[in-house]
Amino acid sequence: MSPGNIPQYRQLYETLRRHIVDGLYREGDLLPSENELCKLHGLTRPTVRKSLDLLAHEGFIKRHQGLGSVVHKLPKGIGILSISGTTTAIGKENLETRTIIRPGLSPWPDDFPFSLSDNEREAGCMHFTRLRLVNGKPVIYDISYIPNINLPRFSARNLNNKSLFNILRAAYRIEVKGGEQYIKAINAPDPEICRILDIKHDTPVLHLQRRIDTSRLNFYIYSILYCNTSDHSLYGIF
Amino acid sequence: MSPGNIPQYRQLYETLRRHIVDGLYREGDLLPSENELCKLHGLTRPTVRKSLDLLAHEGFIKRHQGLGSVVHKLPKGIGILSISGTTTAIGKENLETRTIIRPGLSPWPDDFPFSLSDNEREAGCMHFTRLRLVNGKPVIYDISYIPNINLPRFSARNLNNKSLFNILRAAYRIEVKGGEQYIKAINAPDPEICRILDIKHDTPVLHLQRRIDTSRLNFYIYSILYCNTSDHSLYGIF
DNA sequence: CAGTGGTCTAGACCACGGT
DNA sequence: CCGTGGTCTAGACCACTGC
Repeated sequence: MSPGNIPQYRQLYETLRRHIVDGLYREGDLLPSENELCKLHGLTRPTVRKSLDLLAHEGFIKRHQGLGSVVHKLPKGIGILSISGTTTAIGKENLETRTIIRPGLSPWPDDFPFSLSDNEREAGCMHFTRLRLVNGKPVIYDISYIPNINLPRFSARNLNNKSLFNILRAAYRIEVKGGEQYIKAINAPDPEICRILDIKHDTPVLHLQRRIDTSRLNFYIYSILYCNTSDHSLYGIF
Repeated sequence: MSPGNIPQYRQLYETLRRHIVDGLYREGDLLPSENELCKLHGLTRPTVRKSLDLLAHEGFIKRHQGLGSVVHKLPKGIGILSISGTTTAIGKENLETRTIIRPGLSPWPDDFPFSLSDNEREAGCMHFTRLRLVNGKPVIYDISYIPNINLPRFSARNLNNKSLFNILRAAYRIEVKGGEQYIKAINAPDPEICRILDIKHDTPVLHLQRRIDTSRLNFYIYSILYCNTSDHSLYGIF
């Protein structure tokens, strides 16, 4: 009975999500009722509800008892505060990713903002940086650190315009599950980063430190981001 | 059979949550298994799982198939990016709230960052501001706007050291359900805010624009925040 | 009132981790 | 191998919205 290992609630979620972002449902529209979705897709209500839970959790719909599931306005900022990488909002067309420093082995930085396990320390880390551009303008500089554990040939892979998360899933069957982040406002720290982001020395930027959970036990991805938010706010739901 | 209108999954969630923040379970500990929790509390597994979904969603636990529910390290920043007000992290002892501008009616600002419905425009808005201090130092300046719809005697209420959300629930039976936010880094905008946050003119601060959903249909709370993050990062999960 | 989402039960089978 | 969480079924009753 297994339809290819992807759970049914996930499939329904993807379908509805695509319909929303493609504009088939518009802001304020009602989704079909839960019972209708059950009949349409041959599922039971708990399964359908799980799909809707996901959509509501990510801000695509809002549910009202007695009324239905209302489609939410799509956000206008960069959806980096949620999961699924940066790509959620804005529309992929405008988003570009360039690798600045290609993946390579390096020691962990001395001032690393997260505490590391002994395993992680011993393994050393893969280090690489990427620049995200919106409409050709640099917006986010992303410095990534990945423990060098069981990732054969990782450094040979091309990260341009591909989601790091997709590579991890396809090549190593590692699913990203969420994470935690610390956010600050700072003045652009060093001349190198100012040059990369094309900003002046005293420009305020967002500074994010993230630890990203994966489906592999005790395997985390670390990321430090500098964001020029003068033209694009970051967007999140809570 | 109704135990006072609070759902059972919510009660179990609150219980487990309290046990975690009180230190009864510590970082890395395993929670009782789902089946054990069923027996302990006389619930079925879907109900227990809903409690654990909530805990996982808010970052208190992380679940691993085949292993169990692992208690997560408690965050060190200010948990303002999630729900439940600002109070989640840091420990209540250090957090203080002062009302700067008491609630009063005022017109909506001209440059309001969210689009307002006709209903909201006509109703006018309650406006007030609060300052959040950590260890006696100002950290967050919160400017709130609430549509003046069916909120009798709101301006008479004292907001000091009480959660706005608690007042809404207790006095008006309005539950806060989530929301969306736009985040930027800016230089402290005007002398008034610099004075209130006790910072210099060119200090970078976090700027948050939030629209908060409630259980009342088409009733939103709006909030603009300025955060001095030089000593305390904001913390969030995703 | 009918229809909606919110809560809950009592089972089932599967994939995965640790032993 | 056993116990864990992940998925799913087929029902039930309730609270709320709109008419």
